[in-house]
Amino acid sequence: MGNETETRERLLEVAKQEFLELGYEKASMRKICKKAGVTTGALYFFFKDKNDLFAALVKEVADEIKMIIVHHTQKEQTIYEDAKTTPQAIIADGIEQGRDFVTYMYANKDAFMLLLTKANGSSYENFYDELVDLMEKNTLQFLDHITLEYGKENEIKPYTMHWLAHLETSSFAQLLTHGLTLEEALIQAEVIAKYLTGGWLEILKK
Amino acid sequence: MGNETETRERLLEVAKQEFLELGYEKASMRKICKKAGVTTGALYFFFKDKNDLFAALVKEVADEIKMIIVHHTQKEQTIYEDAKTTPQAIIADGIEQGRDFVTYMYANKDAFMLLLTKANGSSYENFYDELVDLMEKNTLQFLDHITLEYGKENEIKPYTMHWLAHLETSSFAQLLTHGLTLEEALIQAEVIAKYLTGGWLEILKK
Amino acid sequence: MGNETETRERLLEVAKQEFLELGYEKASMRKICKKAGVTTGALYFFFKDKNDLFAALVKEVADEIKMIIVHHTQKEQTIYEDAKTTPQAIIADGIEQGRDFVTYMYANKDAFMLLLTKANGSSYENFYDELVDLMEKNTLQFLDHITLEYGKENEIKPYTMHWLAHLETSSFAQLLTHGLTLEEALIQAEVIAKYLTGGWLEILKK
Amino acid sequence: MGNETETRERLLEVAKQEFLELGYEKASMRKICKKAGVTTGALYFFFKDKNDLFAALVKEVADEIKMIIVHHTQKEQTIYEDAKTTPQAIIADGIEQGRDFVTYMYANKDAFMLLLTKANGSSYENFYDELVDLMEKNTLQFLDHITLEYGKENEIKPYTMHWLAHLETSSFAQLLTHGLTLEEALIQAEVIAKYLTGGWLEILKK
DNA sequence: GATGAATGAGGGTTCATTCAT
DNA sequence: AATGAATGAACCCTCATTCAT
Repeated sequence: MGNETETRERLLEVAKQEFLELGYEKASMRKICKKAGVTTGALYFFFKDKNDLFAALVKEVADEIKMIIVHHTQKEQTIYEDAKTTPQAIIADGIEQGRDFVTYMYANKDAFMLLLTKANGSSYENFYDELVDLMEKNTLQFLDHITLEYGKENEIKPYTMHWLAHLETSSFAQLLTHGLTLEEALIQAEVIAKYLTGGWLEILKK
Repeated sequence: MGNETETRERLLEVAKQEFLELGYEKASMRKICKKAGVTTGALYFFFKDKNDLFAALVKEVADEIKMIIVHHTQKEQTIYEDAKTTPQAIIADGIEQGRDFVTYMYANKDAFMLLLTKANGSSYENFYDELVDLMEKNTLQFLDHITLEYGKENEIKPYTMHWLAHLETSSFAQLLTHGLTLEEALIQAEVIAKYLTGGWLEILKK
Repeated sequence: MGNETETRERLLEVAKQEFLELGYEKASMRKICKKAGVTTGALYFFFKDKNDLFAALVKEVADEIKMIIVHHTQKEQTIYEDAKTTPQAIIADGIEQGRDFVTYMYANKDAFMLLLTKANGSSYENFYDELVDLMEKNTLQFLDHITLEYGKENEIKPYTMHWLAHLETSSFAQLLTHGLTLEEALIQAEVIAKYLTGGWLEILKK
Repeated sequence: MGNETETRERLLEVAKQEFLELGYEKASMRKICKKAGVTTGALYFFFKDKNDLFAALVKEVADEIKMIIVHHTQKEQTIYEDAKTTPQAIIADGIEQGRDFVTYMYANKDAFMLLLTKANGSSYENFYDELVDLMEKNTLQFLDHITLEYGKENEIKPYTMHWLAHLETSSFAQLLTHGLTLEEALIQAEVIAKYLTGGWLEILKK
């Protein structure tokens, strides 16, 4: 009947709708089966449990975005190490990172919606926090660099760093969860960059 | 047996622990009864349903913090209207509001934890969003004032306002949810105020 | 506060509404108490249990209507025994009985509604059947008389008698349960009498 | 284990006994499971809820009897329209209908018992009334015919028609609920026909 | 690849009633 | 005459998952 892996795809599609609509916990495996026109046995042939089903919708994207952030952190590291780097270059790079992040997010809209707002109860319920942690390393690097340049009169506490990472992460995440289009989001990303830069300058002032 | 209304208190205490540990949805009425050494009937004598039990832990605080914000917004309105008001006065007031908010939050730590992170599924699941909305009105008022003074070359979009309200609200909320002590939080609140002010200045620049 | 027996009256009134609306089984003692502004303890001071509460609304009427029927049966007995009784007299008496029944029913509308349609689960759930049984005795007497006069060529089976008692009883009961006014009901009672008489004549025919 | 769909049958059988004994509302799903030697989950695999279980015992019969009545009404319509139809033919047809009804009822005894006396609380609680309504249409048709033939000196009120439909329906229904055998019931059906015809003649008299 | 019957613990909630005060 | 806290069994139903076929 040409079913082959078609069943799997159908299950994934239906599951995505259910998870998006109800969230991980309230979504029902039985209802997913029913809507996909498939028996529970079939579902459990393809996916070992509820979490595995959710992961199948989300894993690839979750892994890749983390890699993207890590890569960016590494790349920034080299920029900082370059003696000839100007402040403008750093800012420009930050803006570019924002654009990349937003673009990737929007290219994988559904997966990000699941990860950011519908994963409660699943093994991805801490995805957002993990993102923040990665962002934090990014920011810490920046701070170290700044401190070298400007001296350490202004002590920035660890918590502050964590909070700023939150600020940045959630600012980007909200673009998607609040329903902006990609075009709107890219424009807004610039505003975010501007605002956060202004904030930094203020707290770094002596 | 010295029970009197002691049972109700015991139920509330146990329920608070359960909700804090598991969240509204995963908390079990039966488990709460068992831990409180009480039959289900007793619980349902005091509280009409699960949501009512949750509300009993949270309603007062939820109502009051909203009033506090509203009152502050009104007070700020009068400050803006005063011709002799200086920018310093406005900033000082913002800082004071932050202190008030944080202090009240910490004085009602458990209730705020429930409201901010454990209310999903209950009638308070939108509490955080409501807070943001109130904050937004606050910020909008500020923007109107600024626009009058500095002209309107820089158009701030509605979404930006909403985002900033989020930024501020979550910044305060996280102080609690991340486990800072009151002393740490109050210090951090100043950092937040500084940072957010810097951000504002940046995006208001021509 | 002048409460005295006022509480009892209030409970009875509220209970009547509840039973009428929901029926005996679905009515809730707690809700009755709440609506009456009284605690359960108070209710159980006046009425020993749910059935007792229902009975208090209904007993008097239930007893009296039975007596009325019995009395009528006895009175009819004497009519039959009277050698000078004409068939017209018998029919006239039957019509009068109908009128009495209907009038009494309407004078105690609520109680009859409870007894006829809302008593399921209570000790009065067989009230209607008891009424039928009493009616049946009435009808049997009539049959005996008829048989003496006209001979016994037409055998009327016991079940037929029971059925006819049902017919008559339900015909009257429905006047009330279908919402006719007293005036309409009295008119309709004549139609019933006519119809039932016609039926009798038909099955008594040789 | 030879279970196959045997479980479903066993559940239906047990449920039928429970419903017959206790009625829809007082019957307990748990008890039905226990008696059938099955877990609640199994029951809910076959039937979506209590009402669905009841319906499975009753739906087919409920639908068919209504169709039978409707069909008969249509057939009677053609009889009336036939110029050569004699009053005897009409009466004969009425009697035949009675026989058909009773025969079908007894062929589905349990289902009818459930529908007529045990359905309270289920979606079939108005089944009897629906039957009466169908019967009423039947009777109205008859009245229209009669009126054409005999003139309209005797006004029969709408309520009277409704009442007569009740009379007829309950007369048939009681044959079953009062425990008559099929043979007894068929004989009694003739008595009913006779009686009701006599009643009609009486109220149609000028 | 897929079926579908079955598990069994658990969910929140309602109930009539009791009894010490 | 009345309070109101407390009982505890029972209610219908949902869940993710398993496994013989």
